Amino acid sequence: MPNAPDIAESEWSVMEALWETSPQTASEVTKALRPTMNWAENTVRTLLMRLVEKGALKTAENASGTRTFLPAVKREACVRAESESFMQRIFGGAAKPLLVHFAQNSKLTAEEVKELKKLLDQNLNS
Amino acid sequence: MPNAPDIAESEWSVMEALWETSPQTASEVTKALRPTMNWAENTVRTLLMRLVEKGALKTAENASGTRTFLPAVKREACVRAESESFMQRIFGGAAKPLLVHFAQNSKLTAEEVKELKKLLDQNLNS
DNA sequence: GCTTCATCACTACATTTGTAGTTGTCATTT
DNA sequence: AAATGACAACTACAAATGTAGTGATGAAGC
Repeated sequence: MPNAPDIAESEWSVMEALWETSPQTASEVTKALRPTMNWAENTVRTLLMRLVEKGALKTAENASGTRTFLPAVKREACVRAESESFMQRIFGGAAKPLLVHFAQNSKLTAEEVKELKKLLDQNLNS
Repeated sequence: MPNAPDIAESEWSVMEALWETSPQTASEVTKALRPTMNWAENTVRTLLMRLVEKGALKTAENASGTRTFLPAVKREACVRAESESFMQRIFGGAAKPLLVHFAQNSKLTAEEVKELKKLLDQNLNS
């Protein structure tokens, strides 16, 4: 049911803003994104509309009767969907080569390595 | 520096065919892809053209004077570029959360876990 | 030599994405 | 009330993507 819709790159920034704080009005989202993406408010509105059409966002009204936006899908579900499709596209759907790639190509601290090894172990008992 | 161009999803299948065997003519590539993507030959030709324009493929002639295609960029470089952009988009550019995600959401064999742990260790000495 | 194919070079066309502009309405502010 | 400013609803428009079709050309077969 809550199938994760396909979220484009620009749209993703908008979703992030709302996953972090919601509900927000269009102009609040615009302001929240201003530092990173320097978008015109209409650009953000277009993205918001598209995301509503896709079913990624829902709308509501705040106290002053202005429309607000909030996520209709969980971030985790979208992350999983995107990750799945990426893994499919680039690594033929196999997790191992993907993990190998990132394990080799990332700079990690000793701490992180330790933590990841622990997670890998836990992966087996599940 | 052979900067990896941006390769779209359909185009990626074409690249895979040529990374695996090259050079190939347009119709050879079409046949190679037939089982997975059931594309018209012209579709494949269009994709080949676009990839040449993007600098992802080069062309040459075979013995019978027919044009053949071959990769102009290494698969590894493209994988790295795509991975980088994916990590940026979905995980804010951080390798750890990405690895955490895949370490948790993938089913791995004991063998694979062992191998990955080894790679993580090697990651530190570099 | 006419037919048939493979190859090539162009063209086509709907969708999705990125990035807005224009217009109309309401409420607020001089 | 006239101007200002937020918000909404439409509209715009080019580039990228997915997926071909058409028409010319040359070689190969009959």
